[in-house]
Amino acid sequence: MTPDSLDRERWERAALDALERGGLAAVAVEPLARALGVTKGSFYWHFKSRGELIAATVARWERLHVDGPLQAVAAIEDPRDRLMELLGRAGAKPPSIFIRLLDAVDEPVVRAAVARAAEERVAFMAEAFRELGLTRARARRQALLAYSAYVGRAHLARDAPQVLGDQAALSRHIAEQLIG
Amino acid sequence: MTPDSLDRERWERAALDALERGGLAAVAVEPLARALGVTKGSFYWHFKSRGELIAATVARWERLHVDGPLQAVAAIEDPRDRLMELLGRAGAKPPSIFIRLLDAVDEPVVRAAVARAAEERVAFMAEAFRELGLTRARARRQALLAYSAYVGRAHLARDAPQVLGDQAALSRHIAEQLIG
DNA sequence: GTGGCTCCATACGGTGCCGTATGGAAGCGA
DNA sequence: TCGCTTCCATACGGCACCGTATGGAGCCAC
Repeated sequence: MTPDSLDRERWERAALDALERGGLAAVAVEPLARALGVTKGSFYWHFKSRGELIAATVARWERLHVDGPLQAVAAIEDPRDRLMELLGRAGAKPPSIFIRLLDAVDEPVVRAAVARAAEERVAFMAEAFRELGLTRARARRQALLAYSAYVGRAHLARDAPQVLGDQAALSRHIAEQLIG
Repeated sequence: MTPDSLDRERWERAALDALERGGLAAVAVEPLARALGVTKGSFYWHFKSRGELIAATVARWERLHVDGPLQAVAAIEDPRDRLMELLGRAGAKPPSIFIRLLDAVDEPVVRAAVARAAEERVAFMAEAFRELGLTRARARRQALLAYSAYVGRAHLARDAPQVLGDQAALSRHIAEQLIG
């Protein structure tokens, strides 16, 4: 068996799905075991505790949904297109796992990951705004504004979608206002 | 004894405090009873169930932190000052109870209140933008952008304050960008 | 001062989760 | 074939919470 067993992977994937659908409370040993059709005996073979699963799940999210997309978007030449691509995601495919993690920042590992993601994303956007000619300080502030709008819109998309209305029109409006 | 007993009020106030500090999970019968130095016997005299307390707590928040401030700010003549006042709160006094409620939208009463608050606030800001000369549709979109930024910034203030940096400078930047 | 009302304490059963202990089935190498 | 490792099932104790049942202390009316 490989060092990182494939069945441990199975638990981690199920945990990320459960996080998206039911929040961190759903990343729980016995509910997941039921969903997977096994018992806790399996879980405690692969993991030391529930905390270890949570840490693994958060790390998995960070790889797949923070670092991955950021590296992919970095390949885009035009800083304007780069920003569009990032901000557009909030409307097209709302980052539901991310919002679930925001709901669970009382867990220290979650808070740390959320804070890292915020810093990485803001720094990334600030660099793009700098390439568009803004001063260093101004680019940072504009990135903070843009990221705040991103996070807030993701929340509204989940918690009050009927308030949001036409997503495409709003996306254009935001791009026009924040990117220009 | 008055129809709305003063001791029921005491439970509700404690519940709102607990919500702010520990999230909706802290709005629980036995922990609150311990904090108040009484037993569950008291609680189940004043309330039918935990759900009833949650509903009362959410309603209390809506009165004190949504409708109240909105009516107060409505007295401001200049629409620009009105918007400043609303958006400034996210930096000066982060709406921590509100964020806690966003964390708990799985509870139907919470989701309903959060959605109502969003619609009221967006409508209120849209009206202000309209007074500033924007068309109806454009004012609505600008209000959605501003409210998204408000919500997102409130989140960052709690979850990644070190990323946010100088609050006053950011407040000025946001006012300049979104209100003009 | 007695009956009734208000308010709360005590005590109990139930639920859903965490973590541990232990045994057993299946596969694999010698 | 036999022993060892891997992986999981079973069974248990513990904890934190919800809700109910019941009794009792204080107070007020009359």
